[in-house]
Amino acid sequence: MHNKPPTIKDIAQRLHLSISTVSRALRNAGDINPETKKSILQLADELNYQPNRLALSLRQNQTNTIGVIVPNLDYVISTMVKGIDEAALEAGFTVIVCQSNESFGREVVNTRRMLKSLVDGFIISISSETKSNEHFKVLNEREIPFVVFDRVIPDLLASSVILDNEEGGFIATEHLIEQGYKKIAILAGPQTLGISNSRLEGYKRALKKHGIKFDTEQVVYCDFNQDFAFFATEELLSSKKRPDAIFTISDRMAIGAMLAIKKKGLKMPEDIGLVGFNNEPLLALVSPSISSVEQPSFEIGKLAGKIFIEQFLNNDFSNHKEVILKPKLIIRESSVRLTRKGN
Amino acid sequence: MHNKPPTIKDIAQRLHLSISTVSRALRNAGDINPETKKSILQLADELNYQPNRLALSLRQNQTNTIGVIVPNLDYVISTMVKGIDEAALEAGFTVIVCQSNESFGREVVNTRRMLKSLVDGFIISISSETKSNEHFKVLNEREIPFVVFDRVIPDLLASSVILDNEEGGFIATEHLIEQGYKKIAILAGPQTLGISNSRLEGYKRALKKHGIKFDTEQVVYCDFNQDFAFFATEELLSSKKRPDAIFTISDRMAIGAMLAIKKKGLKMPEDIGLVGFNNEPLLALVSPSISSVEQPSFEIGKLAGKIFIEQFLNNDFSNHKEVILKPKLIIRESSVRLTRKGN
DNA sequence: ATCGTTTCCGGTATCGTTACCGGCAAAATT
DNA sequence: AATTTTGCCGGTAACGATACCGGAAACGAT
Repeated sequence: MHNKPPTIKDIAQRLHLSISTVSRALRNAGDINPETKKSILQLADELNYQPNRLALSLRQNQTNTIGVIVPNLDYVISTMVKGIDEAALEAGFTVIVCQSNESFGREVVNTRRMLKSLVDGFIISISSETKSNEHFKVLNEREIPFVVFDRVIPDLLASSVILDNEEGGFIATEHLIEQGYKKIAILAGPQTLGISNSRLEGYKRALKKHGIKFDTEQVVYCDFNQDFAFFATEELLSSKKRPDAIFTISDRMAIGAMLAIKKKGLKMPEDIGLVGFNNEPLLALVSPSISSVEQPSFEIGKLAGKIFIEQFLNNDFSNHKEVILKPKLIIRESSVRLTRKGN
Repeated sequence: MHNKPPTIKDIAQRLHLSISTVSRALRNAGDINPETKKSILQLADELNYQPNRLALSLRQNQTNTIGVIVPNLDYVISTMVKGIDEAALEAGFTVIVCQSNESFGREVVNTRRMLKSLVDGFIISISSETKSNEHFKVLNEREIPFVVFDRVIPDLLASSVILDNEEGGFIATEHLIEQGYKKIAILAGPQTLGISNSRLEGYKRALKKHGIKFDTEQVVYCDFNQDFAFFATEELLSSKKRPDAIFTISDRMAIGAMLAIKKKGLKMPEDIGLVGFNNEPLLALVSPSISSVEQPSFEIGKLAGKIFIEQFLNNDFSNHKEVILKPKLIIRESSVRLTRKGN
């Protein structure tokens, strides 16, 4: 029993051939006698030869590994990562995932760390803290390919795959309007984050389309966080202009809102309507079940992976694609008013 | 602007020194003039020199990377992975995570794939399909270190970090007994899986301690799956020996059971008690909130990581540790009977 | 003056692989 | 018959780093 995995050297020695010849045979490169080749392939198979990826990477300056940097691994993002995984697997790439924990510092550190000859490039969803794109400029300078997805940042020289967040905000809000809700509040997430603002824009557009005046008092900016949403909702519900529906731009926030609504003794959907965003499975289990905007997470991830690989293999760093996918509204109990009285 | 990251060669050339000298200086290896060393370190800093991990790995036959293979990335396991991550980060290791999707085939494929000189060893939680340990025997033969955690398999030459599942089954069941429930059923998970059987053993021990006769009709083996649990519960509830409490060995199953109970029009905890396993955050949000057995997931992961790294660095393949951590019962509404009538 | 001992440094092999070049026959062309 | 083309193969230098060996110079001790 030999302990070490076999190398082309071992094969070469046993067949009294040169290393070069063996290498050519295994790579299907030309200039080789069919019989020689056959014997080499046979022995390689017999020894269960596997090329050493490290040596390959060192030699070719290519690791066949993608660094994925995400702010966290919640339901949506981990589904997206599964999509990336699948695209990578199909193309023979390996994926390394790093969480920035929504921290700009860790995002920078992780990027640097992986850059130390570990990955060929990156697929990134930025943290909520990230405002500057300096650490990504370095990637452009060194011509390291990367694709951004889900959360993006303006003025970046890279391809991107995102959801049509504006549309998501729009369909959620319009649905509430169509159900007869009049005063619709929005828990709008951190103001620094692009996806927050887009969803807010969609909300505004829906109001405008249906002739409802936009009221800044119905907008609450708060962290993507159940507790924050809870307190924000409590405040909303005890204000003078108490809303009769709430659209939260994440499901976590919807849960927080639900708890505040229940604590206040209000009924959904009769007294107040609620729509979340992301369609986490949890929403179907609580009572009443909560409506939500679903995004094609897996597809977003898979597309990001495919685009990365395609551009990497073609050495194409200048042609940046921008893919925008459509969301879909999943309607549940929390937003469907039974037509009992009025309207 | 140079495009390529600097190497020791670059430093050597610019200082008119040999590669060896530069290498020694950077590694703090002896035999070097303090002034020479200083100038080397200074230039290295200036150029932002980072050693090439690939070259290092190839030379030293060590990648400083741990392959983590898990059946899925549910709440518990992803928390464990975070623990592994932390231990790895502290020791300067990188982690690559692969999901086997509960499939034996993918488990084997992933192991092989990563083995191609990508990782120094493995930290593994086996899939529910896995019965044979042949693919792990290969690791032993080639002296590749690995640690198993969470779900283990007998007769494996490796350290392990697991929960005291028997104890978990015991405290959940005893709690139900103490709350006055008499006929306690158990949804016991796949019969092939060790953790299922341990939790079942704990259930039996609790019954025995309190003088309740074990009844095989109150045991249902089913997949870790919400739908299976739903149907299994429906069947239990319409049987002659209808139980007045159910212990499910996972939270997903508890959710399935809850839905079946609600559909049947039964009340928790009055008509029927329910205790799950894992304490996913979800359980606090449903109504009634569901009691569950909590495991120290993060610690389990971190310990597994630490043990791996320790044994790897000490080249210690024969001393296998077995760590067993204790669970903790989290009591919520679903299992606390208000003392209204009787008992 | 001779012989060790340090101190400091360079040369070379090595890890496993591929890229490039060149060589030697046999076959094909003139 | 001489020359060019081919088919097939080997040698060598990289990729970036470390380990080992050995050498030159300076110094001290006998």
